[in-house]
Amino acid sequence: MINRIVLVGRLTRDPEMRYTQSGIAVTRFTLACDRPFSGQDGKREADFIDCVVWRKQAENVSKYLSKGSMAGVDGRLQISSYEGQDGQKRYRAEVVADGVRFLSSKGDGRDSAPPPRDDEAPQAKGGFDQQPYSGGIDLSDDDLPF
Amino acid sequence: MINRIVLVGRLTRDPEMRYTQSGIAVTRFTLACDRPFSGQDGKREADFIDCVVWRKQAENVSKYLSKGSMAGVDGRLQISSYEGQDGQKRYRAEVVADGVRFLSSKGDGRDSAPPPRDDEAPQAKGGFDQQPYSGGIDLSDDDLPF
Amino acid sequence: MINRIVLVGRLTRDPEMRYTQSGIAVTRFTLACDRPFSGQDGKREADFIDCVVWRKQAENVSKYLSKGSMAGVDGRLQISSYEGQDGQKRYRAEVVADGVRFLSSKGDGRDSAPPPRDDEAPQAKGGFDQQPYSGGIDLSDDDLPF
Amino acid sequence: MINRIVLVGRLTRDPEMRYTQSGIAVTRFTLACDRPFSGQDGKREADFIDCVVWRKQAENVSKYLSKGSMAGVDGRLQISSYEGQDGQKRYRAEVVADGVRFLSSKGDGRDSAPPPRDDEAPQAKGGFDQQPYSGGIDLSDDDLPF
DNA sequence: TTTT
DNA sequence: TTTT
Repeated sequence: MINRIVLVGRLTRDPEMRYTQSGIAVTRFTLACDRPFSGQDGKREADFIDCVVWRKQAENVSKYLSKGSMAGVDGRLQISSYEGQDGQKRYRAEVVADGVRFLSSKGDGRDSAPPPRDDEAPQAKGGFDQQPYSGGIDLSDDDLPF
Repeated sequence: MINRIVLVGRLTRDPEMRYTQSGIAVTRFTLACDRPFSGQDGKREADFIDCVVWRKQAENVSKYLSKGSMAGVDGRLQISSYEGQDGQKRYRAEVVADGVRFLSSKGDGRDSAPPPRDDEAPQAKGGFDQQPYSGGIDLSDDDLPF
Repeated sequence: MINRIVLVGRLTRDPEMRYTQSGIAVTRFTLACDRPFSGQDGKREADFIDCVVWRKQAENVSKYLSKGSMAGVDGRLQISSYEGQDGQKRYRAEVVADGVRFLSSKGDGRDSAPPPRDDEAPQAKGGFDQQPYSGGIDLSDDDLPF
Repeated sequence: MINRIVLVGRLTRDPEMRYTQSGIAVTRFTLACDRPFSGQDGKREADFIDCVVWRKQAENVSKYLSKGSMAGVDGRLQISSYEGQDGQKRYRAEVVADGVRFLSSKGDGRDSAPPPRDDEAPQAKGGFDQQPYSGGIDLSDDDLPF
């Protein structure tokens, strides 16, 4: 009934975009969110959290984020079930993003990509802020409700 | 750039709905969220947090919630400035709700109001779940983006 | 780096408590969180989200919550890997609760359990508020850091 | 009863640290969080949200963040009342941080400060993750419960 | 394996 | 009183 999650982490690899049969863009990526206190004794533990975005945001994520990019995600946790290759029912956890925020670049420099043009940016209820000049860029969906 | 708040508390008084000149419903209410550890020594401290909802949700909140109702709110914190009666600039904090969830009733019984009819419920991106049979009811906006 | 999740839902079954070898209480339970818009056309979909709490809270959850209870959880999403029975590496998603809040009862009446005695309740950093008189009860950890 | 807020924004000025009479460090700062869709038509609106951190984190914020730094805050919204200079009761909204995360620097370069040494970093329940190699640094409280 |  |  309430299901809200906010993550900030780095992409473990380049995002993967595809289109549904009806032509809707979907992008998946994984965020590495280091756990508390990892690192203090040499070990670096992280949670690798699968995320999915739809539509305009999917395209923006695909265009502007890549392996190592830091991103903020605001969404809900979805648990899907599927049939394993051995016929067993299994579960998959995935964060369905309402908003994705481009927060920074890989260690070696700021992401070179320019911010997306958002002139027409509509009301992405529940999505993130858009702020072309904020050093980060917004990747909110900007044409379709979801 | 990320601004997300989730509250669960009780309405301190009946919600107040009005319409903007352009006919959009706006409802304001205050949630009492008890602070940590209040109560342990007799004192009960709470934060009284002003909330605002728009459109369809505004109407539902007004219809189904009242003083003492328990509600969940998912939204963003907005700080507005205004001119005080003494000419001073002052600030007002308000949670702009993307979703409001009807969680329970006043102590004396469950809220008697029936759940809203949500047949037509659209995609309330970022809003809360709708589930007429869940014991709680959803008050998501269901006709206008915001 | 930021990993915060807030859930409100109902327990799908009674919570299960056990003790670690070092004597620490751990309780696991699953929360059913209905998805958006389920129900409008007859289908009622939910996410079944596994949660875990430690120590004092584990004991309180075990004592005061049961199948059907409504609860609020504030925590972080943890992805653990384990070896499947077929030697395959698999992942398990679990919300590690910082705070658990007892929000309501099953439909037939309010949970009959009395609120936990919290006289000694300490500072549960990051946990939820405690407010014995608020209609809900708090199940915050109250003796050990975690 | 549940009161959780997550923010990412930039410091509007250098943080201000002081000590209470009992010697506890407190640091206050304001985060500028741009509102949704500001910028699309030239206007850039933001919410200026006051935050407060205590103890070890207060010291770290004071040491490693400055005007323009990007930071993530995880905490609760607190509304305090005070007597205005005109005898009127007024309210002040403030986010009490459980965790503060150093996310980036001002535009001209990455914040030059080295990450805090966190060898001894304890379990900051409800605080943020620590990850020395993630490009950001953690400013979690690391010696006192709060 | 799922709650109302 | 506000940041990029």
